[in-house]
Amino acid sequence: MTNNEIEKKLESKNVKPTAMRNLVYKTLVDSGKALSLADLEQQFEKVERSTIFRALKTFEDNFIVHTVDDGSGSVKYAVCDDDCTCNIHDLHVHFYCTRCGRTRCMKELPIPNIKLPEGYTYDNAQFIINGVCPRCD
Amino acid sequence: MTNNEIEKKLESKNVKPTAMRNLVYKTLVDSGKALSLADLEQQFEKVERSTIFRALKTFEDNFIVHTVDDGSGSVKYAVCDDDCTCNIHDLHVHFYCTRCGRTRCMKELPIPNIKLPEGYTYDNAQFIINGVCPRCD
DNA sequence: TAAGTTAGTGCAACACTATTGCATAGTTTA
DNA sequence: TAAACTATGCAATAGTGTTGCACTAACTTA
Ligand SMILES: [Mn+2]
Ligand SMILES: [Mn+2]
Ligand SMILES: [Zn+2]
Ligand SMILES: [Zn+2]
Repeated sequence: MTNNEIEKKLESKNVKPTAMRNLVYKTLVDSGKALSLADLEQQFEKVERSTIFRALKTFEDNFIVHTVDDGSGSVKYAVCDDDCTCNIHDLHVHFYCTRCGRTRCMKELPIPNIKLPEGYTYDNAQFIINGVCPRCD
Repeated sequence: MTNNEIEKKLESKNVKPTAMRNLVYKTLVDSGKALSLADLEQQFEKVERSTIFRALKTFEDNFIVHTVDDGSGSVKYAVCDDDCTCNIHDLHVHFYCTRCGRTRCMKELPIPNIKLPEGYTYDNAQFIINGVCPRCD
């Protein structure tokens, strides 16, 4: 993804593209998987944790990334689809490989609709499957 | 649940019932919901965090409790059914109320079976639904 | 353009969760 | 009883997430 494309993308979501934000976004896209704050921090040594953190929060608030809590102990971030508004219709299964620790969006697997008992309302959901990925099998 | 019943229960799972363990187990059962380490710690002031922690780990290892990572920031623990071996067949949906913070086992809602793409194996899963519970509605 | 205002970044500190080493107390076994 | 094991308490530690504050870059507007 070119820097230009990234800037367009962020602008289209009303986020001002800064050097840091572009870098964080590009890293997420290029990795093709969900990354934690610590993962990102490592990838570029010289950048402040809090800056990355705030970039991610901004992205999250503007439907640029969504979070995945895969039970590994740290929240991970993955890029949203273009048209994502992070509501029920955009929810999908996430796969956490217990061998390599990779977490992947299974966008082809929407979260199945569950009929809750009377009185419960449904805002959001996380469906994490733990297992071994093809790479590690 | 009487102390005697608790002791029988723990023994049936090959865990020696000690005063602390009985207390932790009883508290979990009586609460009727999933509790975090911090929740438990508060409920009985004078007990060491690490002792509770180790009791919970022992319970988990012996299929007496299972964990729920509801995204609240702390792992919660809930009592297993008698015949639970914490495998795929025992998995159920958990409901996290974003108002009161209560996490409940929805044992009546088994985790739906998902057909993963070729090459993925399935060991375990967590399906958390966030919303508002009847109490808070 | 210069001054004023806003937004982003870096640094440091902090809260909280989870976890462990080690000493001690308690229990079981030979 | 003495030896061996198990559980507990205490203290320390690592890791994650989060925030206050000062500084700088960017933008606005007179
Ligand atoms: Mn995803
Ligand atoms: Mn449960
Ligand atoms: Zn893998
Ligand atoms: Zn509630």
